[in-house]
Amino acid sequence: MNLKQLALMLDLSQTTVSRALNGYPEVSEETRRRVADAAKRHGYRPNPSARRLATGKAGMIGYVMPAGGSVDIDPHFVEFLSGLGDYARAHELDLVLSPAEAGDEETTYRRVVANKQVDALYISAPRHADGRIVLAQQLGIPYIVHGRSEGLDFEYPFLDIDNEAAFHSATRLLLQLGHKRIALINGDETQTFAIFRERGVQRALAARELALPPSLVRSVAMTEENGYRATRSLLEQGEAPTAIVCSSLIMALGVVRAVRDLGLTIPRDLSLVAHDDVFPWLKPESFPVPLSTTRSSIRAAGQRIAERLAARISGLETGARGEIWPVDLVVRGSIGGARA
Amino acid sequence: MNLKQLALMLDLSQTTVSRALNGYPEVSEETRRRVADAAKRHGYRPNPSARRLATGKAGMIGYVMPAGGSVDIDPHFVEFLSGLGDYARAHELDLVLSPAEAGDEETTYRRVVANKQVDALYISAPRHADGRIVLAQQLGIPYIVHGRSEGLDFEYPFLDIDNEAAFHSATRLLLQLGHKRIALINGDETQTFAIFRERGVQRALAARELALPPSLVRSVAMTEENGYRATRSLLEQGEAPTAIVCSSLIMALGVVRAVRDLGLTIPRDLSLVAHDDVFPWLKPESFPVPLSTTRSSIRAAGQRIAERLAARISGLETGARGEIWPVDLVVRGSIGGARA
DNA sequence: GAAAGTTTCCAAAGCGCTTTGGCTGACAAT
DNA sequence: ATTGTCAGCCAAAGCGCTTTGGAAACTTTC
Repeated sequence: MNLKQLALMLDLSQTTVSRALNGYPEVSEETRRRVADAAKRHGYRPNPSARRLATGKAGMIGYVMPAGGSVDIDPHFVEFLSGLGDYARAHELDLVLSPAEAGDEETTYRRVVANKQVDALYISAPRHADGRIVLAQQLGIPYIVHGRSEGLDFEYPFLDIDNEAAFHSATRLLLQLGHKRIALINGDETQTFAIFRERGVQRALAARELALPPSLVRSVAMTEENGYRATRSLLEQGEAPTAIVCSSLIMALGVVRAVRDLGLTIPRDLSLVAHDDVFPWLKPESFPVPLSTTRSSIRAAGQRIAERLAARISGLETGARGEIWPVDLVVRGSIGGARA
Repeated sequence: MNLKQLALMLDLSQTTVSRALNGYPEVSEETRRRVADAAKRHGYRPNPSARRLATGKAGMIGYVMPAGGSVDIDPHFVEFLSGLGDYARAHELDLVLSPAEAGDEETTYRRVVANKQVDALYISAPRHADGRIVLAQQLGIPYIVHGRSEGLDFEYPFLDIDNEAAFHSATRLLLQLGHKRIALINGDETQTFAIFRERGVQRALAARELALPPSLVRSVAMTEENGYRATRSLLEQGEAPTAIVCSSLIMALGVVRAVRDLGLTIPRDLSLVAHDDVFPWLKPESFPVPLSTTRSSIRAAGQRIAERLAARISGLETGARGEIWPVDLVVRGSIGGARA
């Protein structure tokens, strides 16, 4: 069932039917109703390829996904997807994933935009002065950055959590408990979120005139193994920290294992706070000692981003609006007073 | 730059240019070369919307993704995506995710197919007599099932790992070590893979004339917390098992925690084997006691599925070919002889 | 009651590609 | 010299939608 048939059946022109269906004003209310009825009754659905060819709109949002032998997709991505799906489901919005050689995403970005395959782009895990943002801006396609990038000479739309404040408050809490040597096990330091987190820790320390020496910072890919190694190396050095702030629950698993291997106890010998992105399959409450966390649901962010992307596509949202979400600090048993 | 302009510039008809580019025979070699050159030089790329409208081919593969407030996307999906990306990247194949109300995927399947949005479908996590497979079959769109479904009265193309053999050999190994009460912590029992795994355990036990009583089986969503609970309830009952076979590394985390909470030790008091889907961020070697596993990379499966899907789209693969991958049994420290 | 607006609808021209159904000219066969 | 064949090319018709540029019919205005 296509437009032509439907028009014929209603004894109207394609023009009128199309307009009636798309809410244009030059159609009488009665005709509009007739058309809408018939469309529903016959299950008419405009062919998206044809519509796309005619309008240039795709009805999809795009994500250029880094891929290649050595590239692992972030497990957080699934949570983002769940959130995006929650929103998109109700709005018949699809997401197209275009795999690109990691490092050369540009080609794929250009292809996707030139081909009008998508109406808007989702950009995640931005780095400093991220070229993808510059590109999207310059290609003039709607987009939203999940996270932030610094060093760009223009404003851009984004949604981020307040990583700096989160890690600041976690660190401050540890300081209040008397800790002085606080270590940070961070994610990949080329990622902006990691920079912000380190900054948060530093600021809290600075307020007490303390510093964050490089010997107390580790920046690594967020795996259990890396959490373990980082912790071993931190605790086995001369001036071992009495508290650790950790960028992910997955790494925190490794931290806990290392602490145990060293015959130490949380929170007696070491206090631990980790950032929790809210996975359904791993909860801070289910750590041997319930984990204190800075918490922010990636899934919720996914919902919101889908919503904003949809708004940008339909022109309801414009300009460089940035949204920064506060992060909860949830105190559980994994922190305690520093030992004298 | 579109076909028309390119044709004009070459002083050829659109027909010839189109044919030259698409490898049709009725074009002289020389013309073909001229056309190919010019296309490359001017960076001509056929507009996919137009092509799709004309051919009905989309150049994309689809995945109808269950979504909704209470639905969590499987963390394994990321690994699958990484694999798919590895292949698709080199072939300019995109993946479109269409979120659907969990439980009513049918509407979305129909929409996606009717709209010719995708050329092939990926179907994952099949259940018994899965309706999605029936639907895809009946809609006549190429597809591949990741896993297997029983109770269907037709053959279908799939890729699965040999879950039954994997769990059979794991169980047999435990039996050889002298274990008699072996428990199974399984995934959601409506999933076919879970059924196969249970069957594998049962078969191994049956060979020794042992049974798998319901009291030694748990079927739960694969979270750490559920692994913990299942283990507690298994070990705290009268006839506690001396070995556990577990369907996922994530649940195994919970198993380990529960064992420790009960003051027991692996492998002295309990032997443990888990299935490892090969996550980059959680490895069986990094368990307190290195975990014995049945191992099969979901990522590799993703690559292969992308490849087969591409083959099916281009007509190189047809029919109901099923592929069953063997699973490695990797022995590490988490198993030991049963206590007398 | 004619002029000027309004409302409601339509025919037809794209959007950029593929594909059908020729046409042309060169060469071989008769 | 005539016919047949075939390689190589083309014009034009879709694919199913949106949108431009009218054109009737119907109101309102003076």
